[in-house]
Amino acid sequence: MQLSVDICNTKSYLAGTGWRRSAPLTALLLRSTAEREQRRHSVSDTDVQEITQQVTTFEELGLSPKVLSAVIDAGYTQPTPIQAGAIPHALEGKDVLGIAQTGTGKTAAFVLPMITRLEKGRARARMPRTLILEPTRELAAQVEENFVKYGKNHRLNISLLIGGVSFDEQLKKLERGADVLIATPGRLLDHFERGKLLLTGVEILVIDEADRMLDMGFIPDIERICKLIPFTRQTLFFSATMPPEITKLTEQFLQAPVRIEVAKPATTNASITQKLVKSGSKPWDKRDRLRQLIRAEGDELKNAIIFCNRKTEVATLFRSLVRHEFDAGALHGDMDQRSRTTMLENFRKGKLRLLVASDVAARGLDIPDVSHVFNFDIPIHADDYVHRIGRTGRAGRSGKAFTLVTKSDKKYLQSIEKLIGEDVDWYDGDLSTLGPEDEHEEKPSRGKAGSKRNDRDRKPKREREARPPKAEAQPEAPVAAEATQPVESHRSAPAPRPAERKDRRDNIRSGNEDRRSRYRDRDDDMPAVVGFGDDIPDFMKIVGKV
DNA sequence: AAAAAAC
Repeated sequence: MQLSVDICNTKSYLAGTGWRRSAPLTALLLRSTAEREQRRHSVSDTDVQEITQQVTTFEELGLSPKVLSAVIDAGYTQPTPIQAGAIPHALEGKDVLGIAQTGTGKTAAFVLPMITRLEKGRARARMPRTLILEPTRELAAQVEENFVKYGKNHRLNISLLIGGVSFDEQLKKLERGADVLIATPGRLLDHFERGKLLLTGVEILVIDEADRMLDMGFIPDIERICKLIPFTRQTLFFSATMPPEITKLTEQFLQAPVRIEVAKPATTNASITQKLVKSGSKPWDKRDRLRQLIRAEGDELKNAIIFCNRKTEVATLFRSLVRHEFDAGALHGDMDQRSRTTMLENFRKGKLRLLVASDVAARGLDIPDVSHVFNFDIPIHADDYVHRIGRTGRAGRSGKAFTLVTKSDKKYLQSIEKLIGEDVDWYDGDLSTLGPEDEHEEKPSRGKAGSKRNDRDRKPKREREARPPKAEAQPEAPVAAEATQPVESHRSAPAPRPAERKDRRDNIRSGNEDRRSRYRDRDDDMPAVVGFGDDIPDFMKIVGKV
């Protein structure tokens, strides 16, 4: 079934061609505080000043020529509603309350005016001039990329303060004086407590994804940080929804903000084909099912994100897929930052076909051109479903989203269908001829042949944890060798014939390799390589490069 | 029935 989903369409605005399609979106612009108060609880269409049709180009927004030229160079001509609404006010120095989903062009809505305003003045050591708070490290890094892209005509000192990486380099950049400081709350406060950071010079504060910060328990940190910054600052505040806690926060820390609300569009151009796929409820049933689906999609599946609900499941599924010779990587919050960065980078570059991920990758991540999304686990919260499948079908492309559904998933499925206002079709393709896994299908109890594999599946988390390969853990594939050995050369190596593949798989299942990996030193745990001989997946050979 | 974030 073809179903339009708001987040996906709006996401397409980030792509060059997408920004022109602003018609379905409506930006609400309520000018005065009084007006806003009056209408807070009942915003109706007649209250709305539509600005979408009025502003048609970036030139009209008041951005500086240098910023404008970077925007044009990036291929954008028309601002999205949130950009058209927020930029003029942000340039005037007003506080902005932006209510918008990720992917509505929200990031550029604060990056562009900030760069314009930063043209005047200069940063002093340890006193950043602007501060942007993000809920996850990957989003923070993504915002940094935006500053690099749109600030290419400027000489901005940009500093990224996130956890999981060393302090030293971050300190150096702070010492040099940061025009732009992008941070996750934990690491920012860490630096502050060490006395390496003064927030008294911050002219512009951006709080992004506020409702997600709320979910993550960041609000006390946010309140603390806000209090450290002089109230003469300008605050740009973004949230997809406005629960009471967030409203309270805005009342506390924003001064006479201009409220800009981007409504969810009812229909979209970009579309995602969604399918539900019945599966047995055991993890191995689901893994079998997933492999069948991936094979059934064949070449149509260019690349895919596979979402699991738990980090342990991400790790297990990742290892399982690699064992079955799929080109897979993993991304979740317990992985070391280096692996996270590398996995995401390789997936973005197309060096990795499958990315098994937790919901750390569900929202906001800008990965154009993902052909498929699989929900290995049905998301417990319906809005996560929308965010997850919104990773595909972007930039005017079509996408496919498959969700594995077990008997116990019914209530979650119901809440999803209620949220999106439509029933999702069941997969009608034939998966019964797609491989040896089928014989395990829907088996209520484990057969003898499968029991060893299942034993492994049930091992406690720590020993099974997927350790995405670290560069230093594979001396046989040093960075230098990678440079002289292009990825294509691996690709062109003769692939094992189907019969060999099956043999190898059975061999792995027999448990010999398992025993080896089980007793290996944990830090040296590179299970994916064990048993592959020379047939190491591409991505493992390139992880040295960051 | 979860994930995310500082050491």
